[in-house]
Amino acid sequence: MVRRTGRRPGNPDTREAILAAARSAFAEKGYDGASIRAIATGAGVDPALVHHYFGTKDKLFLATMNSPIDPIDIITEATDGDRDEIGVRFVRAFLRMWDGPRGAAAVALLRSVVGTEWTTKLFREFIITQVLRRAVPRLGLDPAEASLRVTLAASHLVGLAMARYVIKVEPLASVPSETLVAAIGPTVQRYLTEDLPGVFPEA
Amino acid sequence: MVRRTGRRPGNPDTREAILAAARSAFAEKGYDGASIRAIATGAGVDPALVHHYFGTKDKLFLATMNSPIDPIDIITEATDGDRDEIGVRFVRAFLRMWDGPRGAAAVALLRSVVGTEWTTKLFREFIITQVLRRAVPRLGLDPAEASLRVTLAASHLVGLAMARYVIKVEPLASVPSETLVAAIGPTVQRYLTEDLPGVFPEA
DNA sequence: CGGGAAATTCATCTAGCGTTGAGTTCAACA
DNA sequence: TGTTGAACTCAACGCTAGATGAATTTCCCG
Repeated sequence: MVRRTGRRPGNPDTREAILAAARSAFAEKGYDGASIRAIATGAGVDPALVHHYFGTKDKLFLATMNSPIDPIDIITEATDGDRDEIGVRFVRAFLRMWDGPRGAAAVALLRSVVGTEWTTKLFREFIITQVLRRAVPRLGLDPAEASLRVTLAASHLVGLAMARYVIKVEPLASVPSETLVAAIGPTVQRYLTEDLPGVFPEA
Repeated sequence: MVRRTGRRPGNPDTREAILAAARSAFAEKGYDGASIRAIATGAGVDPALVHHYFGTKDKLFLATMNSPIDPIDIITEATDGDRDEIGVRFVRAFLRMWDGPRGAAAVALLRSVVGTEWTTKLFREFIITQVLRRAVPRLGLDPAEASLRVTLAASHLVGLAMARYVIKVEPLASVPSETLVAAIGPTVQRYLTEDLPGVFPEA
């Protein structure tokens, strides 16, 4: 007679399995749609164990989102180099993140962010503190213009991520990333550094 | 003793009240977050009445999304006129829709679309059949390029809507719409009609 | 006036959720 | 070897959700 209860022998990486299952569940279903029970099943584990490791569903979600999203990489990569190609480098680094292993977590983030109020607020503050306050000083822009310039560029990138990775509308979803770099790079460049007649009072 | 049950005298516009309550509930909370019970309370009505009128929550959501979203208006408005200002007119019409009375429904759409799989799929097909297949012929573009051009522009507009109306990140959320027209209009124009070196093989 | 149909509510069913606490097994250390 | 604590499961609680069917009231048409 096999006893199923109690400590499992061997593998101590159950925690990682739960995290992985949570990531893909959140990415597919969003925060509300992903249930702890389903995540536990996906990890081959009892639902209570999820709470044992992570406490609440909120904390599990935050743990899922924690490591993979650090836009500082993108920002530094894009701002290192000559100023005339910031746009292209920004788009390239952005796309590489979404196509990389952390992309699923980013999809989960975007999916969940929109669903409920507290995640939206969380994301807004994340954008402000992690993106705006970090990107603005590195760009050497007029402080009066910087925020609008950066949010213009960011809105474009968010829309790109939505269309390509969440909604998956063709042909945008399948086009090579370098094509998108060529198309969108100049736009981002314009938003960040070039003159925007009609937007800011002419200097 | 007042009997509360039975048919209400007078006003037969309860159905519209439910629809209105559903629209704002979906806009605020998203599909999952909005409960039929809350919608019913918001309309001053019993939850069962919602089912009496709309059957299931899915159908209520579809009914909510049905009438108010007809991008054909935006498309015709933008494509009527000289070809060099399509971009500006597109952005202007787009923003006017979001700021108008049907904007709440649009926010609801965007909020809910991303949350669950079936709404995402629904939205993708909506984009293809209602936007792409209608906008492409009116633009007089090379058919080989048209889809990518339109989805590029659409992704930008979706991102704008997300940033301004859903996430509400400043200063983008409060800036006058004409400022955004001036900033984004030229980009949309470029995506739709101008040369995109590196994107399409040079003609 | 009378009767059917629509509008509306009530009470209730079932299912799923997040969460909890008690209990069981294993591994490591003294 | 004995004890401690971490890993893990079981069973259950309390809650909320969407949905249903019967009952009640009103309107409208003949």
